[in-house]
Amino acid sequence: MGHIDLAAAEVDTPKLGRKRDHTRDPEILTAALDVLAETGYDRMTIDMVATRAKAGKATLYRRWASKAELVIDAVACMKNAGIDMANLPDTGTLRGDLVANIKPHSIQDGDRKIHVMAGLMSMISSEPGLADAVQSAIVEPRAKVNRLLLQRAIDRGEIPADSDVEKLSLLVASMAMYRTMVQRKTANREFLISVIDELLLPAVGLRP
Amino acid sequence: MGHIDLAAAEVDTPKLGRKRDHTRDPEILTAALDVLAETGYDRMTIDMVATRAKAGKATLYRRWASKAELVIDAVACMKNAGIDMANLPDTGTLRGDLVANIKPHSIQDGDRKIHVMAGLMSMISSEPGLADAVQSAIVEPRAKVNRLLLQRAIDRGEIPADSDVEKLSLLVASMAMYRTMVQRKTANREFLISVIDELLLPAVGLRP
DNA sequence: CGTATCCGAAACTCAGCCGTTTCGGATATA
DNA sequence: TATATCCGAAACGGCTGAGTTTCGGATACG
Repeated sequence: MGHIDLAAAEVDTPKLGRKRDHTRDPEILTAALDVLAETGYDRMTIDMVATRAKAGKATLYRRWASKAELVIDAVACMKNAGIDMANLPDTGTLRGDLVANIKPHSIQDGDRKIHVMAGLMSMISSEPGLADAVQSAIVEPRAKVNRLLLQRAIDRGEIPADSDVEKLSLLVASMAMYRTMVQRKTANREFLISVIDELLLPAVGLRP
Repeated sequence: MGHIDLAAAEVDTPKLGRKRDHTRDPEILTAALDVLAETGYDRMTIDMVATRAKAGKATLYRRWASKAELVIDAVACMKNAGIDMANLPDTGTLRGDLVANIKPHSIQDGDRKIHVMAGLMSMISSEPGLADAVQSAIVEPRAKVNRLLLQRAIDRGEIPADSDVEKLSLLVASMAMYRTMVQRKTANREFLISVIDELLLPAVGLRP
């Protein structure tokens, strides 16, 4: 038994020769997300991802045990991609903060995340780890920003203290998702601002 | 050419023997929607539908040319299932109308439609006829009700005439879809009412 | 510079599902 | 009742895609 374990350990950590090149893992994961967003989980093939990443299919299977694990890993690596929690806008008003947070990069990142989610929709209930990955990498980061901006507005007395922060923080995301998935239109800057001005701000008692 | 067309016509309308039994078509379409909502389009198989409908797979292919056509037909037949446009509530207030419209049957129907849409998400962009079927059978009927109730409120001077009826009519549907698909919670009566009271009514200047 | 390991390409196995066909039994029509 | 057609069950063919293996060439480590 000891012999077998030792041999396996040696296979896992080879001492000689070329080491595995992990520098291109991000490219592979990005390619996986692209294909996922474009074609959906079930119609996405490993060959598509390999081809787009200019890699061999065997290379992918040397790194990930299955298609599902590759996708879960790809989703997880979106976690801190499009949002820099460090320097959020602080304009002094809720509207100012929300609008300042709508940058081209932010719009593009949100659109990508929605399309990835759409591609995972059918799969998300059958694959257990996937729901968690989506929640912590796609949903939560976005909600966290809005919660923070709303809480600031409460702290400075701009909006009522009993505002339903949780529901309000999901309002823009919900409308953007519906517009993208159902209406098949882009959730562009002017749409997002209109949601803020016509729905979110009135809901907390601020008439723009 | 005429001979061929005539022969084909005769095949389509046989004169003798047993006639095709179409009484069980609704059961088959309902079974298709059930499987669709539970497993999604790509993982749904014709055998699943046939088994659930207690029919043979061949029977399904005698009626629909392909899996895609079966699904499109099933979606299309949801059109006037859960909504009776004839006798909508008319309580005299916007809130009264909206709340009165939330009946157990209506909640269940909405939940089912959201799950069907989730099952079609990945497919909806590649299959051309599907987007139209979803739009006219699932999305539009719901939106139409809300548009009507909002328009009534405008006509009686309860809410501003320049209210964005279009955006407001999609608010509840958007929040319900997000809650069901992303948060994986049920859009039950109390959730729907809280969306109305905390978001929709304040947005039109009505504080409940 | 030698060599162990990695890489990409391609061929391969295997399972699952679409769509077709066959067949014995049931059933509505004449 | 006689028969043409339908029905459900089951087997079949063909294709697609997951996952594996092989192989020549490239490459980093000693």
